[in-house]
Amino acid sequence: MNDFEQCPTEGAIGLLSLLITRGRLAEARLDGSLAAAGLTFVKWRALDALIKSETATGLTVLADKLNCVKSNVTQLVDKLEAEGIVRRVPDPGDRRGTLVELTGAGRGLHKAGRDALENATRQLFASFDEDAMASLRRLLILL
Amino acid sequence: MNDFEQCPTEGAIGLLSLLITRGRLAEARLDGSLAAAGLTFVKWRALDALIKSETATGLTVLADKLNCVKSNVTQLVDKLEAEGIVRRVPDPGDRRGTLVELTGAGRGLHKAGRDALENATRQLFASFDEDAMASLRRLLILL
DNA sequence: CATTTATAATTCAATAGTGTACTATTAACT
DNA sequence: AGTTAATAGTACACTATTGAATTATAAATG
Repeated sequence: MNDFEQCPTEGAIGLLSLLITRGRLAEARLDGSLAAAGLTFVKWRALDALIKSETATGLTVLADKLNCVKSNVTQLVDKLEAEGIVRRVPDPGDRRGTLVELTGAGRGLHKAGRDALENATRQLFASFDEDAMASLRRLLILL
Repeated sequence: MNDFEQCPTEGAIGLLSLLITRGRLAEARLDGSLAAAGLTFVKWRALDALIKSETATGLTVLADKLNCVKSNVTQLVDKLEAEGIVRRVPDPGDRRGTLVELTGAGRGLHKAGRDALENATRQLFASFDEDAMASLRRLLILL
């Protein structure tokens, strides 16, 4: 009995159901792979966004990149800051603004997290070839 | 600037990121379409599982069908029962057990919900043809 | 310049979901 | 039968996320 049979399988609603449950499953797996490092996938995505951004990043921009609301980022950054992973610095050009930057520890954790994620990802996509992954990406973007 | 560009786009991790965010997005849309009926997609899936099951359903079985933990179902059924959508009845064959069954109101709500969902689903899959939907289903099942 | 409008971030209350511990009951095994 | 192990459901504390209200600052406009 695989998970597929536990979902409504008929029609488009069943397909969305499958998408949603598979997304949750994937997130749970990734969270599991990051737990040893004290991270979650959401936290890691925040670090990843920070490391990839050319310029220092304000909280609103970060919320956009993480597809969540500002108040969520406020609390996420609270935690990351308490853990010494990021640092808040005032935006020199806008006294309302706060910029977030990685600490050295944060940079190390991002790297460790990426390694863990690459492992977990290989397992999740064990039965995918390059074509299947490209197809999945193309289809998801259509949504 | 579409959502795709807000996700890490590289490699397998990016693809999982895309899957997770698209799943969340889809759920939010479906929840929105059901809000007028006082439902969420999770609630509707519970009703759907109940309506489709041949025999009366215990909470543990329901938890399996909804891919969540038992305590979650306890609380979900608490709410549904308070709203008059389902009813708890003792399992005649096992004094530990509780079975859940739909009320008449619940049956009506399931139908109303399905109509709302079919609408929302059509919009979400606006740019999908039959082939694309079949491909997506086939790929998600591999995960 | 004064006033209105928009924006950055935070606080707080509410909701959904998880995991652990617990109670009651059933099944399994001497 | 008596003890042990497994199972059904619940209670409760904790986390993640959201949305509304609030404060401070910036931008736009009469």
